[in-house]
Amino acid sequence: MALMSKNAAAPAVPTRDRLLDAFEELLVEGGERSATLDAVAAAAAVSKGGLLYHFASKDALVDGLLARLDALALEDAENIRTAPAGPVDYLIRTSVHTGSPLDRAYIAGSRLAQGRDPRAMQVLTEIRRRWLSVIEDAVHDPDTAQAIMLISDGLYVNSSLAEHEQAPKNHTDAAMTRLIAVIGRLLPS
Amino acid sequence: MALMSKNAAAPAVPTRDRLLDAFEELLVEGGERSATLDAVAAAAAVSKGGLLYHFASKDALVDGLLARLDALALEDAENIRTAPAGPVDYLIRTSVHTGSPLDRAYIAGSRLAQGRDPRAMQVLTEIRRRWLSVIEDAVHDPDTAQAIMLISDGLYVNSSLAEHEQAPKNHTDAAMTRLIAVIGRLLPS
DNA sequence: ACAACTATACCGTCTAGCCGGTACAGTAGT
DNA sequence: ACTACTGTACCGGCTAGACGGTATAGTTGT
Repeated sequence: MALMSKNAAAPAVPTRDRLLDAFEELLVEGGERSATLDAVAAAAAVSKGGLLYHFASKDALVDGLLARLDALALEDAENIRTAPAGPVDYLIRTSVHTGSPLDRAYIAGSRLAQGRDPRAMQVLTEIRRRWLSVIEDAVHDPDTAQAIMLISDGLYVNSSLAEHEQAPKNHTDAAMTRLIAVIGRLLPS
Repeated sequence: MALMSKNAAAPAVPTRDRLLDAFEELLVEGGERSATLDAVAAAAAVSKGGLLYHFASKDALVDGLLARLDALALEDAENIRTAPAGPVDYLIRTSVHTGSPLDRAYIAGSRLAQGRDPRAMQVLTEIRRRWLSVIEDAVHDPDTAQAIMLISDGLYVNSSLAEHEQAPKNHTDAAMTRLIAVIGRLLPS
């Protein structure tokens, strides 16, 4: 023994990450307004003092979330580039809410941007720029790439709006396949 | 005389509308969080008591805004249907921020939806449904109509994010014309 | 000894909503 | 013509609670 386990004190997921998870979750589920320090601490099962030990202020919490989002998005750009079914297929299919860490972080970031946080707006703009760049490389025509990015953005808002319904209907796998077929008509070859 | 005028008491724009304008403006410029009752009253140059005379609660204020949005969107659906340059052209060109009353009301509604207000989500969903229906009538293929709607949605978020820059670059008139040309490739004939 | 917390008590500010009061226009009875 | 009253459109002050943040004393595992 010695080196590991013990009780829950060598936690599967560190408190700092649990706090960011809770912050994200509250932003996604209840919007900017519900993501208060008290609520975040409670959702992470940590005292308010404990939260402020890890993040000295709400700004620091926002910075932490945006940093994690940026890192996840950087990984994702690589996934898009190297996707077996091609970048466009991958981008479109992951533009509906998948529940992936990036997905949740991205929506949380959007909430902050809607609250006009300039840091959040900047990070989201940069992420979009990277995605666009990957699609441009794959598609060659900038106008077409732009249109594909817009469809991806549209899927995001759309699934954000319809999330409460249990059968999103427009976002089934079959619907995505049909949509990708339509997009295929945009391409020259 | 007798029936009208008097002093400034027959105001150019009624206080009730000025309050809704102020609420909208604050939502658009500063997000849900900044649109407090105090701020709305101040922006409309009305006391808080005056605000609460017209709208008994914040919920009532939200209802008022959503009702106005719904009415504007109903008019707009007709404008799209009868647009000289065609529904698709009109929809795409008015999906960037034009500063029109509908434009501002729609963005304000989006902010409320992001705050997870179910009424706002329902109204926005319904508006989108109407737009989609018009495009479907114009385009005949539902999948293509869906893709066009997504591009329209994408333009909205996009210009929401880039609003602070003064030269949006992707939303110039020329860029819109190129985008519409790309969309033209989606259509059969 | 140290890091990683918990628990509790505050503080100043903001927020939603309530309430009493005011000004004034119109109406109705006498 | 005067009085009494009603309805509309506000003002400004108030309160209870939420919020971000500070502080501090104590606990627990390594």
